[in-house]
Amino acid sequence: MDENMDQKLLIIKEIIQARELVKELQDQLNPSSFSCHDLITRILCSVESFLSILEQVKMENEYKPESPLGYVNGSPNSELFQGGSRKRKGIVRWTELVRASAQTGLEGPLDDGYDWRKYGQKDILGAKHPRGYYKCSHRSAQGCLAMKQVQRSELDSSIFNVTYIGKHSCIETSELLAEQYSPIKREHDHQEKRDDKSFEETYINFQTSSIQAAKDKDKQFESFPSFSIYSTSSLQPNTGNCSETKDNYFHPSSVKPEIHTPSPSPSPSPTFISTPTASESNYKMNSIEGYDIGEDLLQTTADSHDAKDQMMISPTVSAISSANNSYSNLMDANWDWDFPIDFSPPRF
DNA sequence: ATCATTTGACCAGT
DNA sequence: ACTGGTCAAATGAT
Repeated sequence: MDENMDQKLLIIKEIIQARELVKELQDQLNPSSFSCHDLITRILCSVESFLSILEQVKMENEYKPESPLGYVNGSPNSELFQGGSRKRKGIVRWTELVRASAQTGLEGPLDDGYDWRKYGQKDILGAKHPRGYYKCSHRSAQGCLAMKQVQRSELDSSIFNVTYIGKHSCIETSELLAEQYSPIKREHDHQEKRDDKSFEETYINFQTSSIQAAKDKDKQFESFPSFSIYSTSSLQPNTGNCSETKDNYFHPSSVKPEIHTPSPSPSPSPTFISTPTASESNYKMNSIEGYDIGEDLLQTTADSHDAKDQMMISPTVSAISSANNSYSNLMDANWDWDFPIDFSPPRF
């Protein structure tokens, strides 16, 4: 193990230790101090985020595309999987963390604006919560290939890791109705759609690599090498329902772990309309997983107008698989850290 | 009756 | 053999 590796391990150890210390602090806090709990939750999320970034960068560095476009055999219709796994190559894949709202009873992440059909659920090794598999409801009607995977966060049961796979090609009736009232041009459909619906949310977007959004025919690239934090509302103190580290939230098996995306209603969910407390707010963090390894791995810029909204919610690629083993794979990593991470505070 | 969800079986990759 | 992802029959909801 070289000197460089020692430094890497030190960084990881330090951040893990920091996480443990924050947990201890949380345990010793006055339970009535909601704002402190909220702060600590955010700190924990930041730590989780940091480790998740490392995990994601590691995963990306482990994947070496066989061709610059990530295609195999030149067949756009063949099953294209990345790195020997069953992840498809050339398909945009990104992860969000979504905090469940009080209105949804912590049962699942909020409506993200699309209609999904659940087609499977699996217990994941080392994870406390199962992973749900969803396809776009318009798959058969419109051939939309968008999918998502939803899994409850290990550290905070009120947070869900939502991994989106592929972009929507469908047009929803609700969308058409919405555009009738607010005809906003959509470029990145999934993102802007959430913009419309999320006026009480805080978003934190970043990515650790550019996206290869290769289309089947023209194999275009889309790069989004940016980090952004933007908010549509200010946060208010947490009401204390996400003191996640003690597992005080128990999710009975009789309650479905994820919400199937809902309403045919063209109007946004009431969740987004009511005045939120912090527990009712939804934290989202997006990370986008790309396959164009080797450039723009992490460029950060930030854009926010309200310091209160500075927060980090973990971006993950299901990074926190379990409290005990989740970072062991980081520790044994001999992956390449040669990416331009800027550890200076983001500009707001 | 129709459609969505659940869940065990199956498959492919490691 | 183990795991994650998908399929499809059974079940539930409307």
